[in-house]
Parts: sequence; C-alpha cells; structure tokens
Amino acid sequence: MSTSTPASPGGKAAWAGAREALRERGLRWTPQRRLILDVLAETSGHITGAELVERCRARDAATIGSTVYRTLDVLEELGYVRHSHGADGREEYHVLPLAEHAHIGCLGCGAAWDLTWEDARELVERLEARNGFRVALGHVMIGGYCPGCEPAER
Amino acid sequence: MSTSTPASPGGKAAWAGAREALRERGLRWTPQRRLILDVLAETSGHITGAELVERCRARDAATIGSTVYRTLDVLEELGYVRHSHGADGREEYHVLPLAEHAHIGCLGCGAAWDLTWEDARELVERLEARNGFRVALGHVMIGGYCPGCEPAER
DNA sequence: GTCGTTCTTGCGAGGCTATGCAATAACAAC
DNA sequence: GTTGTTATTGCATAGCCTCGCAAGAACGAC
Repeated sequence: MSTSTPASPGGKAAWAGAREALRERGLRWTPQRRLILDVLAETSGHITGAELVERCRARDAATIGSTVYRTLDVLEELGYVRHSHGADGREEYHVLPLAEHAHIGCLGCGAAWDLTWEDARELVERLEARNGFRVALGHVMIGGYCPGCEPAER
Repeated sequence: MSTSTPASPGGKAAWAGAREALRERGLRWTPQRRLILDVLAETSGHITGAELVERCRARDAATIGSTVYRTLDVLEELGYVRHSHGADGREEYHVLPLAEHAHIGCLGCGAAWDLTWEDARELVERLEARNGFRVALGHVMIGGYCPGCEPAER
C-alpha cells in the first residue's frame, strides 16, 4: 500500500508513536483519531481544517467535523501539527512541523512558501530587543505579490 | 505598545468626500452606506467586521450583516479602509489607513499593535531582492508573545 | 414628476470553526 | 469478564463571513 516515498526522515514512522504519546498523557486512542492520524500520515506540508475533514469523510462518511477540529487541537498540543492562518484567514495546519517557519503568500495567485528563522532574524531580534516580544514564527504571515502578480487596481 | 491608534488628523472630514467618490464610480449613496460611514467616521484604528455590524445595529436594529460586509468591500476598493486578518484569523479592517503597517498580535492576551515599514525594512528588502516578492505590509501579521504572556504549555 | 437602468439591499442558505452537553467508549483495576 | 472513571464523541447550536437571487431603491434623462 505505501509507495516508495521515504521523503522525510520521519515519514509514516513519525506517527507510529502517536498512540503512546496519547496514552502517556492519559488521552485515548479512538477509531476517529486513528483515521485522522492515518490521513495526516499521508499528507505532507499544509492542510486546512476543511480539507482534512473532507479527506476523512472520503474514508468514513460518518466523520464529524467537530471531532476533527478537536483532534487537531490535541495533536497540536502533542506537537504533531502546528496551525496558523493563511492569507485568506483560513485555518491551516502544518503536518510534521520539522522547522517552525513563517508563511509568505501571494495575494494575487495564492502561491505560498516559507520563511525561516534565519530570514526573519533581523526583525525578530528587533522586536525582542525593543518590546520584549517573542515572535512565534509559525504565526507569522506575510502577504504580498509575487513577480507575476499585480496588486489589485485601486 | 498601544492597543489602538490615536485619532487621526483627518477625522470626520476625511469621510466627507465619500459620497462623491461613490458617485464618480457610478455607485450609489444609500442610507445603509451612510450609517456605516458614520460609524466608521467615529472609529479610529482597527475594527473587526463583526464589531462594525454590532455598532451599526446599535443605531439601526435593521442592519443586515451581509450589507455591512459588502459595503466594506466597496470602501476598500475606494481606499477608505484596508483589511487584513488578526492573529485569530478574523477579519480586521483599518480605518483611514494613513500609513500602511503590519500587525503584531500577542497570542496570549490578544493585545495588538503596529509595525511600520521602517521596522520591517530589512526583511522586506530581502524578500524583494531575493524573490522579487513585493510585501504588502497591511497583509503582514506577526504572532508571538508579549512580555507578560507565556506560550501555551506543551 | 415619471421612467428606465442598474446598483443595492434583504434574505436565505451555506461553509468553516468553536463550544456545551449528555451519552458513549477507552482504559485501568480487579 | 466486569466495573468504575473520565476522556471523547456525536449532535445541536452559534458566530463569522460569503454568495446567489429576486425585489427594491438611487440616479440620470426626459
């Protein structure tokens, strides 16, 4: 069933410990959570809450939206996903967050990519020094226009 | 770090031309738009869509939400407001945008303040130089924690 | 003032996300 | 296997925002 796509060093294996991670915290392993984890294990990069709900429903039509969102909250606490908001304000979850990063999104075409701590360092340090504000890079969103896109006429 | 922007030098006068601005574009001056403009004229800094709806309803209980949101879209096209998304993903409108600025929001207490072009210059220039990406400062959101707040336990 | 054009509104419906609550299922202990 | 505890689920509901559509209002022309 699994294709030969080792991709990240973690891969599906990284999810194997999820059940234990839940147990250790006195949380439970349920069929619903299993399904959600399965779907996430096959996802790399970003996924919105709505997308996840949809994919889960494709496998089990009885999937309940609120359960998915609540599970996502739990997984975030366990560090399996991290959420932020896209340029359109929608929830966006990062699967297997290897390195926390900010998001850059084109307001024209919707293209998105990442920004690392290194890229943002000057600004992050400035805010920390000036205001004592600790930036959470995963919650940084930078909107703008990529080379091919023009700002909307005004 | 103030939570809102002080009253602008423009004040109500800046809104006086709104009716003409609409006319010039073949758009119409309606009682609903007048109400919304009135409320906005008394607002400085930020306001969320929901807040605006609420304030309009306080003056005219018959206010319809979708009308407010649509008017906001029109006003944005005319340059009277500018929208972005708060740390929680909610819509947020900037009234009388004098200087475009980015938003910094505390994920703990919700406090928010502004970041100017000057503050972000290094990063903006880097993105422009490296990727040809033109940052829209009004669509930049920086989440993190202010001195009094701690990241959620994990 | 009347008329016609077309922009707006009101309204209903729907999508995404969050939350409260009672019923249920997981798990540990026996 | 049974039981008790309590985390979870399912469901209903609600809030915010968007969209389609038909009825209505604003504006310009006469």
